[in-house]
Amino acid sequence: MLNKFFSPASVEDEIYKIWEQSEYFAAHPEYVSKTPFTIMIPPPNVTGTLHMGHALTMTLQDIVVRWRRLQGYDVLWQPGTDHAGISTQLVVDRKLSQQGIDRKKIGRDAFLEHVWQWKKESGGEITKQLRRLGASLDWKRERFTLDDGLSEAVKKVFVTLYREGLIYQDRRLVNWDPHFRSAVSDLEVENKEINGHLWYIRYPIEGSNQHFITVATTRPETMLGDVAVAVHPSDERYKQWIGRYVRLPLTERVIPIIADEYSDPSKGTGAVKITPAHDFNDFEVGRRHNLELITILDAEANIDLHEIKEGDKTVFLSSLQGMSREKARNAIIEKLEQLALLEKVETYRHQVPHAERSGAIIEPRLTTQWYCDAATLSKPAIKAVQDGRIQFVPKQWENTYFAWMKELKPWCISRQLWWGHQIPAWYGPDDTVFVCYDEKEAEEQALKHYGSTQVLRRDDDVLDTWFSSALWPFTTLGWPENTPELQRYYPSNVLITGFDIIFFWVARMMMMGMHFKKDVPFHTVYLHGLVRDEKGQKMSKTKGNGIDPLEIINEYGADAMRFTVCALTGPGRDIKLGKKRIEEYRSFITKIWNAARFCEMNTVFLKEDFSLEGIAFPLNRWILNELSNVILKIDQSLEAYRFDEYASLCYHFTWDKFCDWYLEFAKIAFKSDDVHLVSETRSVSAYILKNLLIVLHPIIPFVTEELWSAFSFGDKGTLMIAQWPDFKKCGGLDNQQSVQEINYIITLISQLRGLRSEIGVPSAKFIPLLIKDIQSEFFVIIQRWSETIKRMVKIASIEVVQDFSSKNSIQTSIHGATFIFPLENIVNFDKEKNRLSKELFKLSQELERIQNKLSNENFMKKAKAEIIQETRERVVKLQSEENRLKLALNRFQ
RNA sequence: GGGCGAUUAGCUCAGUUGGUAGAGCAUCUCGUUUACACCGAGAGGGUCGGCAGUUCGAGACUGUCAUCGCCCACCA
Repeated sequence: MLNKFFSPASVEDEIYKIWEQSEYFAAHPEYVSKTPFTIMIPPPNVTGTLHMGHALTMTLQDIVVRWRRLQGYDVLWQPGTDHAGISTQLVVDRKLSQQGIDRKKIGRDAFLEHVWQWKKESGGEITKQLRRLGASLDWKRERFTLDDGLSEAVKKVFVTLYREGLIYQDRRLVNWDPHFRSAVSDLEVENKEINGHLWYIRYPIEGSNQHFITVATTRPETMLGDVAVAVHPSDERYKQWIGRYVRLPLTERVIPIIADEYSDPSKGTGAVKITPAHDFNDFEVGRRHNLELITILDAEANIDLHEIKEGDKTVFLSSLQGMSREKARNAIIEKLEQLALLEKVETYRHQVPHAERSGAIIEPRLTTQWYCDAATLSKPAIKAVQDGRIQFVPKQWENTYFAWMKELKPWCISRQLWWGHQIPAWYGPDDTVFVCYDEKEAEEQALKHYGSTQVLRRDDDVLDTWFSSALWPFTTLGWPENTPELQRYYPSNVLITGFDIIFFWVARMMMMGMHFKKDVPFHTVYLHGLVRDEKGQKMSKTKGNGIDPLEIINEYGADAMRFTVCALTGPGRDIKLGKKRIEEYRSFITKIWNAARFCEMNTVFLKEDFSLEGIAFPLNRWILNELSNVILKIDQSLEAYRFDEYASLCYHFTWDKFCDWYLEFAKIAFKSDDVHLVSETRSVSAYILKNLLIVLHPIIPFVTEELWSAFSFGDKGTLMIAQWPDFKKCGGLDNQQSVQEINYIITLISQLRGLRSEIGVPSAKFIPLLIKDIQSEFFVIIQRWSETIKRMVKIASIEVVQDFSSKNSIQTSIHGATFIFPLENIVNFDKEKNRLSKELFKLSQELERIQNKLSNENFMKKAKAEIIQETRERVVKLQSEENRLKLALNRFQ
């Protein structure tokens, strides 16, 4: 006997264990007759813990995966985690410093040992949590981006691209994170608008005592690295000074006034200081004018004067050595004020680049880094989308993708970190670089190059985490080996992920896939939105408005959470999630549970020889038809990645059709003396329940599995190996007559219920009347279960109002059966009169509108014939309705 | 500055070739002697953001404006 309530906490873990141990999630490349279906998981950070974003993306993937598996595909959904360079290094670094261990002191190798140790102890957290969610991943194939195989592949890709000229070193400005002392890519920079100041500083003109050029800047400390002042060539204010020099305040340096179109006369003072080593635009100006590059900040963004010539230094300048950016700024402003070189200060709101991970203000920094020629790699990836070989869902993301891809700048792939794939490059004594698979090969090349054995130094840097992620779709399948898995499961069918990593990950997988596999990594990219709180705000730790999925799973069960996020996942839309929504959908889980309990109580079971042939009773034929319908629609929705539709179809079929109508009728049927009716209804109930559990399984796997085993539907096997129903074979669809009959009854009873409610009289009063007046013709439609109809009408309790011509009663005819209700028993006169007048008014308006339409020549000429026909029929219907209302109203006058 | 999206019932949102405005929740009314109060039946509530256009007919198509959100780029 099933318990009164489903308690997820007590069964979910157990069920998952059975699934996993029985290897139902495993892919089988050896099953050659099965069609493969592949989804690549976005590997979560190994440091990560499950958040709502994971819960969403993994639920959607699991739905697709389970659905396809039930359909008989050989499904590969391979789990894995990402080494997440910066995040992991940060986590372990923090942990070590708590123990008083300094990363720099213990050195690279010892530190990496600590990280691996940490990974061994804590790295499995996220994968445990994915199990809680019910994700049906093929755990035996779990991968990690730093696995040996994957690391070899990364090396191969790096060396190959280097030799093709698509990876190279360059010395230029990069976005520098002073906190991690590492370069970061453009994508890892986040511009934040902050309140700052605009300082107007006077630069005295060389050889003149009274003239200045005033420059405006938000970053006065960078003036130490100024090498010019630029004005627009046609700016009348400054034309006379072009070619002259200014004395850079606080230093002894003299710098030229140059003409460059970069200067915008409308901004600031129209004269702009040029600091090529600390500003991207200035760098370009500097390059055009062959200007010196003077770096004045060190890796931690403290003042570092060693690039300033001794002769240029002042006492004040020397005092700044080692100061932080912020302190130096204040000191400089103070000094300028003393020297009366500060003309004015304005408050100024402007965008300041911040490092996404550390939050530190980005400092453009001149360094040598490794770059990947993303622009070249992007071309085949762009074409793949243009040709439709890769499709974005929703389609609008293609625009975003194109816009970004067509303006790709070189991708900075080196990071000054320790945790990650170390770059396979070695340097000779004169810094000649040898990019090779291993040290041995590098030594051989060096020997060739130098003619003698040299001591080589390996590049310290590691690769951007996203570099290895970009290779995920083929490296996890064994590339560069041509494994059976690679042949069978590449390209994958669909990628499901959040739009926030479309550039970081999706686009780069496409570039690398096209380059190394000469084929798309996936055919479809489904991008879902962000999970927000119920007010629509981004969930964040600092705001404390986050919802912890594990808490939700513990409290409501994984199924309730899965169903909720699925139901709320509209196309191209963020999700607003609150506990209330989850409670709403939890009641759906309870509803199914109770429906199953009802079936159990009525000893519903599927006979071994059960066949859909010869199902006789309209009720059963009707529900079979509805089942076929809903399965067809579910398939269509899932094919189109309309997760909200899928959830909604499940919800309404289960609740409205199966519970509210079918099972209510079945109650009557079960009590019938007609043994055929009883036994057929038992079988069909079981059949519907069984198939319902299958179609619900992808979205709510735990509760369906629990019920499946309670009913022994799988003959002791689990739901995991069930067969997804084919809508064509579920009965129904050709049973149009039965369907019409039942739909008629449903409509009728709905009306009856409506009237009963309207006039506010308890149903008990009417039952005797109804039973007395029911006549045989009503049963003609449903005579096969005429014995039960009385009870069925008992549910309905009351009759539809159709004839108001008698003064003292309401008469209703249904196929000749007349029902008479004494008026004073059932009608509140005032209320009824109001209702009728209101209804009549609405109806007349509607009628007038439609009649006008029919008298419109253009409409009659141009509208489709069927539309005109429909309109005519509607007029007739409305007219008769109007008459009825008029008559009814009459009696209240 | 460039791009994308949104605007439909009190709230959250569906509405796929243009043809009678929908769901869930909330509110109110009525209803429980055998699945389920995490229940059942109903009711009220919308000039589909504004304006203009195309059309016999627009929530849907076009233009424009407004408000909100996101992304990209830049700013001395």
